[in-house]
Amino acid sequence: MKAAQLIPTALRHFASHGYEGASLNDIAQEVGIKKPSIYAHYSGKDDLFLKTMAYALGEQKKHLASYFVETRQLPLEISLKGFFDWFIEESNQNDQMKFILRIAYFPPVKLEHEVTALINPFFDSIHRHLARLFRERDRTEQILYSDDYTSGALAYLTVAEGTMTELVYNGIDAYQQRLTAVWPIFWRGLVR
Amino acid sequence: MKAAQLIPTALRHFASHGYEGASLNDIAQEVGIKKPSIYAHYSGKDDLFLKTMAYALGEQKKHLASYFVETRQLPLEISLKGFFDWFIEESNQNDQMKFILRIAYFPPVKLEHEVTALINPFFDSIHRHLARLFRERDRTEQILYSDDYTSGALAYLTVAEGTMTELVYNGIDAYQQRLTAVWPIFWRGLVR
DNA sequence: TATAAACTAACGACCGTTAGGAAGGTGAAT
DNA sequence: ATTCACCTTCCTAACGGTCGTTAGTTTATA
Repeated sequence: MKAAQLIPTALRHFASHGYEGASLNDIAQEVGIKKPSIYAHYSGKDDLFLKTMAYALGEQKKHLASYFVETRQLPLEISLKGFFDWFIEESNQNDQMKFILRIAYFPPVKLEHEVTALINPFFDSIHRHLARLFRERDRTEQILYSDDYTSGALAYLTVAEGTMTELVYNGIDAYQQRLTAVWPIFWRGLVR
Repeated sequence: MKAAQLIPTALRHFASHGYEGASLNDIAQEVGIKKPSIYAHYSGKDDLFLKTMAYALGEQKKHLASYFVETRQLPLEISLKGFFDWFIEESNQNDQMKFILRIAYFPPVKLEHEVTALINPFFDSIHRHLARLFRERDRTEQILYSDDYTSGALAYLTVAEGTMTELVYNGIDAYQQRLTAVWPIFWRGLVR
């Protein structure tokens, strides 16, 4: 039963070649089966892609949540800044994030509706969790300049996306360079 | 001579379908010629793609420069913030930026080297211009918190990329929402 | 008349997909 | 305990279609 490897393998192929560029033949070959055998488990390329997306979003959601639960009692700054360092270490998750960013920005045209129907709730959920984090921490730490936690969380998301895209494609060095540049400015702007 | 339309048309197709997803047949058809006629002007798909990239980078470079020359005597804040609004109005340039962002983050695997060889100098050049802008304005306005103009420029670039990617894919509303959220924080962190 | 720019026809390769069958396991009926 | 039907998972073979590309030829331009 090689089917278990099918989704993680497809994920890597979709992440680096895109929907159109990924080949069912290559995916099957890497798993160790023949191309038509994929159809015993999925009804077609679209199905495999959408199931892969659902898997990636679910895993990533759990993964992100685990970090913010871990750092629940740390100061907000440590928690937010530490997330970037933590993300580097979990580099096995990079393929998942690369896949997600790629299909979020450049979904296959024919599956645009299905993709955004899953992607938007995903980012909205992260946004809401972050906003809640900002609000709860500010109640105890009282360090934030503004009480518009929704905007603060969205700004953090923008910075995180910008730097993480850099990691995903340009590697750790460019990522850390950006982070060193942007974080002190962002944090100064966020606190009183 | 339909060849003049070839590059702008190819640009739109590459931007929305990616290298692998774009079809020479579709591109030729939209221009009004047959697929093999492309080979009278370009040696193949790779050639068309790389020439399209060179064109897009050159145009975008001129386009960005024109804005910062226009706003040379305005205060730094107006100049930096106004850039985002200006970028919306020039929405005909969106395809170019979408193309550039797409191939910067997710280049076709087989052309990775050629792409980064053109993309990196492009972003480096923008980064240098921004850093120079920061330095020159700070000499007269003296409002920046830090004199690390390189980092300031890189942080601005990160924010700009993050929000512009949002514009390019999720539309003006999401873009302006992000901008409203992130700009006040970013600017507070940047000035004394 | 020479050159550029278009055409038609066709190539081989790969694409996603389907048909049909072999091998192996499961579970119920005999 | 054995047989039988059934289902899952894989296979080979092949389909129609599209891909990028080439050869050879005609048309238009200068």
